[in-house]
Amino acid sequence: MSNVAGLTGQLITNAQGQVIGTLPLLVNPASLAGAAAASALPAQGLQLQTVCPQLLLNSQGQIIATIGNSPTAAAPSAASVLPKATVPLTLTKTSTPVLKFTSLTSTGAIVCGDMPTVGQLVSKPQSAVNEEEAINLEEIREFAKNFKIRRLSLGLTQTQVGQALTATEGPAYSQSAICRFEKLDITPKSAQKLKPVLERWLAEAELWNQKGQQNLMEFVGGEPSKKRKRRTSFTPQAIEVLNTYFEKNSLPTGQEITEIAKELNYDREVVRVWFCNRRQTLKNTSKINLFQVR
DNA sequence: ATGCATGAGGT
DNA sequence: CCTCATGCATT
Repeated sequence: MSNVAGLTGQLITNAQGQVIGTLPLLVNPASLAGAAAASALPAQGLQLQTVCPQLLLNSQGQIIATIGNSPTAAAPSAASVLPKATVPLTLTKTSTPVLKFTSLTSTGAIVCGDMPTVGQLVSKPQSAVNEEEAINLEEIREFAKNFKIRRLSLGLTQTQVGQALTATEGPAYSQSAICRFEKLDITPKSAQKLKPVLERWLAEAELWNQKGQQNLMEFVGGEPSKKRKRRTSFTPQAIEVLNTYFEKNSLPTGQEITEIAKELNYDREVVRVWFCNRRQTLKNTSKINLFQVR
């Protein structure tokens, strides 16, 4: 397992430890933002934009176009890319301390009333977790970690990966999905489904990066798409009330939802969805992630 | 990074 | 109506 590849490139992180950029493996003189990245970086608020040799990005980090092997191929040095000298990098497999979480939620003490409580939502419905699952989870956790590192080493943002994934064949995923996968803010099931996709894509991306560059990352402006309802923004007061209700009962009846909506003066449907999302969020952030230090 | 929305599949 | 997987839009 852990077939990590040594990777170079330095990660730039902010105070929260979040990666906000990377230093290119090789400075690309041709890139516009490249110059900025080369300079010192004392400030913590600076927002660098690492540019992938093959891609032209706009200020939002979105792919505007790809520098293909077109005739007027500029930037002769762009092809340099990483001198496969990746060897020197420590690939300490720092195998994680194997966190066992066997009966993490063996709370069999829940007295079943009729309304599921928050505690019940979080706990396992039945049988304990078996070894197999635990192993799988660890594997995914490792991959997620690696994926992020390798993605950054390629100088790609979550958005770019999402666009590429959408542009190329195979399952398409958005920036949100990439983000959630990296954070494992999803169910184990989703993670297992995503892993192969990302694994495959990443391998290809690294290959393209290594060799010249194929403009397989084609993507023509997305279509208009339907009009989506504007996102409701609850007031802090409303959120407070909703949370209070949720703590009491996370699964209110239609009648109750109607009343709550009336009280807060919000669309009934909006309130219903709020509860749905609240329940879902609670679940997603309590499985794989539960034993993760965040 | 995350909040709300959507839609598919189930009861 | 619910859960789930996802994504658009916003913070």
